[in-house]
Amino acid sequence: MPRPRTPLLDRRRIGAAALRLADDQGTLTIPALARELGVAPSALYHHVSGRDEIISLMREELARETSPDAWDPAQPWEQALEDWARSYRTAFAGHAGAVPLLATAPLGEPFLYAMYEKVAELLLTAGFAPHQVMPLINAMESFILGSALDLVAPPVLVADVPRETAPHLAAALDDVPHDHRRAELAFDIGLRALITGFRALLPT
Amino acid sequence: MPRPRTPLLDRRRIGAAALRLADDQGTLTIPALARELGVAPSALYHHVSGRDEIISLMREELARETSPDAWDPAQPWEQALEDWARSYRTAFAGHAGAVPLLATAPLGEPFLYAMYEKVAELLLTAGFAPHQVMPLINAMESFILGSALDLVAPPVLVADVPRETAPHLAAALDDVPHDHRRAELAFDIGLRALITGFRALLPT
DNA sequence: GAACTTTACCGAATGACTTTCAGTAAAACT
DNA sequence: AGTTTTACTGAAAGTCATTCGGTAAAGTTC
Repeated sequence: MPRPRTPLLDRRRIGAAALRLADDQGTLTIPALARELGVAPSALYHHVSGRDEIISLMREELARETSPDAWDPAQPWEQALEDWARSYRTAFAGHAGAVPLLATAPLGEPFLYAMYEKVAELLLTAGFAPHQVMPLINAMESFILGSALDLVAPPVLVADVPRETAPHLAAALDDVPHDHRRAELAFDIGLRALITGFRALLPT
Repeated sequence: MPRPRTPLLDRRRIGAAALRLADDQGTLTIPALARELGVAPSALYHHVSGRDEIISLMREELARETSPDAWDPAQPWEQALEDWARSYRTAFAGHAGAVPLLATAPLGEPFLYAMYEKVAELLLTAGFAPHQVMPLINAMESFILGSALDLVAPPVLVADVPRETAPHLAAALDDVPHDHRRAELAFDIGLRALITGFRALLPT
């Protein structure tokens, strides 16, 4: 009830616990988070301004999992870009339950700048024009984030597709996986297409 | 207080009002929605099962705005696909305030099937293999949804970027718009890259 | 057209949630 | 040793989603 001998909370622990909780519960509530941390709900407000900031901390925690050395800018730019995108999406995939919460959460500026800087250098070195770089990064990020959301999208139930009124869709659903590989396949094909399309923008 | 002479509510009106409300308030609460509709909050529960279903109705309302004739499958497939993607994203852009709410909302199956069927036919006719079609559609959708979210992402503040530690990022931020055209540019470049990449998958 | 059922609303009540604020006692500083 | 700061608790306020019993009109049946 008094001040504890050693602090029970800090922003880092709050973010990590919140991410863990949201990942397997699918939701985040302050009482549940406080319980997880062995603390009264009100204690959290001495470390964060509110629920939204907690979600940003979760996003930061996730960003930390996209480890900086998951990709190497020294490789050919296509490979480096692909590795970056994959490590980014893999981080989301590792916390699928929390994705809906994280999708719209702003990432703290230091994290954002560090990531952007590294990718910007990669693309500039590859030969893209400066004015193309941010659009390219943003397009990539949009695809990655959208793919993360796709990860938790309700699957199309093949059995429910009326073959008469939707023959082409029915055909397209044959020979296609309906488990987690569905989203992987879509990510793979989209990622490769994006990079192919980017390459076409390069001066020859 | 008794039954009204003519019904005040139906699912269609609820969805439309909710979309309008969420768009300019940024949030959706049952009391606010009920007020907007001139009705007591509890009245809504005779038409929908709860808040989640209301959000799905909003998504349906949005889908209706992606008018079926916004794109013509008779065009070259690249153009048709681009038109579809643009009309899809334009619908989101028209309700930017509601995007965070809609991003994870499932679309009713009839709507979904109708859209998928049309795009599937387009891609099959273009010559893509049946097993490629759903991954291609999913990749496209992920990019479109991600781009819609990008629409409401907090902009990178150029002034805050430390030129010393992030020189490449700083360079990439020059000569690039920071208003709504930022997201448009990213969408444009990504969309064209995706389609270019898709074309490369076609048998020659 | 009268009796019955169904429909579409209201109002009140419940329980959960976020957030604030006034203690409290240990820790950290002077 | 005394003062200030820190990190928590507990209670309370205000909002929200949802449920339920009540009510009178609309619709249905004979």
